[in-house]
Amino acid sequence: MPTTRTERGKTARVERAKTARYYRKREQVVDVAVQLFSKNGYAGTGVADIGEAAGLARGALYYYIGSKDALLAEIHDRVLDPLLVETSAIVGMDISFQARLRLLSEALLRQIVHRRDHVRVFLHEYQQLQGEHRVRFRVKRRRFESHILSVLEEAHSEGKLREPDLDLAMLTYLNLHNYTYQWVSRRPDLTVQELARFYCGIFLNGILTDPLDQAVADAELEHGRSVLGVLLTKGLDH
Amino acid sequence: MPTTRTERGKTARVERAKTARYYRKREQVVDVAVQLFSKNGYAGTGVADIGEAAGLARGALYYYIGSKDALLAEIHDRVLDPLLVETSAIVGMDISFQARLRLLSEALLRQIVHRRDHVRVFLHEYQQLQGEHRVRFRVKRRRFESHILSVLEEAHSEGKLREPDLDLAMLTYLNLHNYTYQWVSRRPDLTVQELARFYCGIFLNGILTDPLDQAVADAELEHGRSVLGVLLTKGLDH
Amino acid sequence: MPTTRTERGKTARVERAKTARYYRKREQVVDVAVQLFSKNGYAGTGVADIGEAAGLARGALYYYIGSKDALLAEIHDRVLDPLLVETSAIVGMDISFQARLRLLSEALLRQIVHRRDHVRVFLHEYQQLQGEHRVRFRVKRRRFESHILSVLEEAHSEGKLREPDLDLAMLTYLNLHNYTYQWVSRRPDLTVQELARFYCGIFLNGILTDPLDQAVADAELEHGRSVLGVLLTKGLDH
Amino acid sequence: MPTTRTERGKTARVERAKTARYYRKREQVVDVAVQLFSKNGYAGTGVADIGEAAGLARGALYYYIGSKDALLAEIHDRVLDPLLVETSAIVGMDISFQARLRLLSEALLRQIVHRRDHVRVFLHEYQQLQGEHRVRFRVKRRRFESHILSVLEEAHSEGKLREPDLDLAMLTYLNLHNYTYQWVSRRPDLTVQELARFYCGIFLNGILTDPLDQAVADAELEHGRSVLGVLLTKGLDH
DNA sequence: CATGAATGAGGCTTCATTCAT
DNA sequence: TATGAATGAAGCCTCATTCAT
Repeated sequence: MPTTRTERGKTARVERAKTARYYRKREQVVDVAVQLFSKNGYAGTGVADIGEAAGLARGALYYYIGSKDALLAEIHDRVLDPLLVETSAIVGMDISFQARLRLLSEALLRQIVHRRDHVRVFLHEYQQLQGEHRVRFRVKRRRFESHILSVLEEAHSEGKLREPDLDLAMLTYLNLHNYTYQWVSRRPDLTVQELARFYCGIFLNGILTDPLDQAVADAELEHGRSVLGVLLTKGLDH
Repeated sequence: MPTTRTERGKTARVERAKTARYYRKREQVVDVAVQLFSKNGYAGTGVADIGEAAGLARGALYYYIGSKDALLAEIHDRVLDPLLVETSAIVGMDISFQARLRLLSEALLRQIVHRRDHVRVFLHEYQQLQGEHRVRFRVKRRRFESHILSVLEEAHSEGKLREPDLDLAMLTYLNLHNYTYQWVSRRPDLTVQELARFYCGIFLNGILTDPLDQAVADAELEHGRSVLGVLLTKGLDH
Repeated sequence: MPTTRTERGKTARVERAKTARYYRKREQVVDVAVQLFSKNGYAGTGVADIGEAAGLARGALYYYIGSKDALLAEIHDRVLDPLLVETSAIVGMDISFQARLRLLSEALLRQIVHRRDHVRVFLHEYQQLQGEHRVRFRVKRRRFESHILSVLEEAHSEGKLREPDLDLAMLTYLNLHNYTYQWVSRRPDLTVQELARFYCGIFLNGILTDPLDQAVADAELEHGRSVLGVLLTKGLDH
Repeated sequence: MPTTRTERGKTARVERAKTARYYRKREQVVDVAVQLFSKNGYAGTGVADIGEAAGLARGALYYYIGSKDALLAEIHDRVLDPLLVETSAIVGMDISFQARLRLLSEALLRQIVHRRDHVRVFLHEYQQLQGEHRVRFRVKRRRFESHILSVLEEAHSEGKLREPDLDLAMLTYLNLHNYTYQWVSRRPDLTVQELARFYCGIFLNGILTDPLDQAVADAELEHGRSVLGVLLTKGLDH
């Protein structure tokens, strides 16, 4: 039993280590919740619905989730945390800014395409987050945007950009990608890489002074992807 | 309350002629509801909240709104109806497809920029619509999209498009515009016309075979705008 | 409709004046709650129980009570407010301290004997009060105790007290009276005035340097009671 | 788990011999429960809280306590059993009734002062006891009160009492002592013996026909205390 | 002995809606 | 037109207790 003896001889409770089994089940519950929140909205989904869908009685459900609030926060983490890990790795890479924007595009679209439900919840239910959580995620969101902005700033300082309003450029980049969650299920034929290529083509052609050479861009990308793969793998076993 | 017994034994309310005052107040109530739905979500907003914000007691509120459901439907109408009137006028105009896309862009952004709250509700709470309403608005949405698509198809048939996937092009056009609701309040300096010019510049440069000449486009636009103005005014007094 | 027009022309909701009927029913609900809290304890009584006993559905109940918490606070007010009004009138009266202690005794016992349930709740459930309320009532409790203390201090300054520990004397005075709630229902034959006479006889004989002359005390009391009656009646129509 | 089938088909747990270690731990758990019940009330304290404070998981906790009910009963026993042992020894002693009342006072105050939490639970949560237990403790309470009453009756039969209502006298004696639990933590300077002397002084002066001589009372008390000490020690090894 | 996982009833509260006045 | 009062289902969450391991 994980307790510690204090000097007064009393036993005090310590955070009991949760088993792997606990965490596995917890993940499953969150998976279920994501689907329901995505479909019916956060406020429109009852905790009872989640329990039923997860095959858990009300009480047991709370053993895993703590609160409905916490569930929503967890879903936000699931979207932002991997995204921030990846994007902060990308912005530091020693490749052309075009390639970095393309890698960012792929990272972002991976979330949007492969975790549609998470992203929908993330984009729709942000306002339902309360107090602390709200602040926490505002910060993370800003951090993500600043990553994109930093790449655009570099391009701007090299005189490669036609558009001087970098913030608007960044927001347009977001437009192009983020809204994809609204219709992507209607187009299961499109892959992340195809979309990234298409969006970046449009975006770069739109804001660069010189026209983009897709062939060059594609070639450089291959290299970038493998470097990034190494970076992220190393990061995982720190 | 004036009711009448139908032959099936159900009671149906006699449609009493509503005064102009009734409709004015009703509009005010919907205005209030839009704000609250936008801020707290549909499910997250109580009918009591609406009543309080509108200065109406529960009973009186229901006299105006009928039901919470109806309120949501009305908000959808407020977004889609003027948009469809305008876009169907635009697609029939005898000007270049570039100009038509630009006019569509302005029409769309007018809703997004000037009726942010409506658009947010429209984009987020669609799934909360029940049965009949859901179907009705799905149809309207599709109609709107088909207007854009028809313009792109014309461009394609003229051999002006680099991208053969017209559906993807249309969706990308939507991406570019629709997501704007998420951040536009942070950029009150941007006007509808500026945004339309910027988005269309990027979009057309991205999908056209020949580069876009903005000067020409801008010139033609002026003409288009005035023609459209006439069309819509005539439409109003049908 | 009680609304006010702001200078911007919007209507803002004002605290709607509650009807007398509302307040009457509210009192009844509190009456019911007091009985249940007294019998089963605050935590041991469900809001559903109160509703049932009051003949109100769950929803309607909340229309009257606001929250279970507020109910408990109201009960505390019902005990302390009249007590403080009366005791602060008494301590300022121009009669012997013996007579004032006797009048205080009667005031206190009136609550204990005639509002047994209130007093039991007041004495047992104080700790269940949360935050603000807790503080508010701690202050009121102290104020009440200070009234008694002030009378004892006057007696002490006149050299009439054998016991120098005035705080202990005051607490003993409380002992003598307050615990009565625990058994008074077993002795319905005892009146407030009898009990006050008995308790004050014991208390004063116990702490005075000179023995108490009950005959004198009783005579003076008659006068005190009528003066107090006048004071309190005047206070009511302020 | 070792169970055995009774002839009626029910399963009954085989009483396994409990080790000393078991009883030690059980005592600790009850200690913890008393504190929590005293602070938050019986209904306001969760079994989980007790487990946490005791450093035991839910399952293990139940191994020791059986049920929350049983815990409350045990606490009542802890107050009443030693009190009854002592008071029944006292009432049988061959000393003046004044001395016996003084010894009873000390016995009672020992519980109140040194086991404040127990006493608070005892006085507040009596009504939460269910069925059997409720009856059992009502009997014990009555027995305790009858001990006091028997001493007063003796005094009365000797013509020493001014007050003929013996029940009221007994209840007043209880008032004086029992309410002490409410404020004693604010006065840690007061000892049991001081309080007993003070209370008995007041009480006896209040109900005796002849004034009490404290010097005599104190002298006799010394003797009484030592005799009682012997009695109780013998009682323990019966 | 001890645990973590599970249960289902019940906890307090808010909800959309109705209706007599 | 407008209101206050009422309803009952549903909201989120905690509870005492059990039991396989």
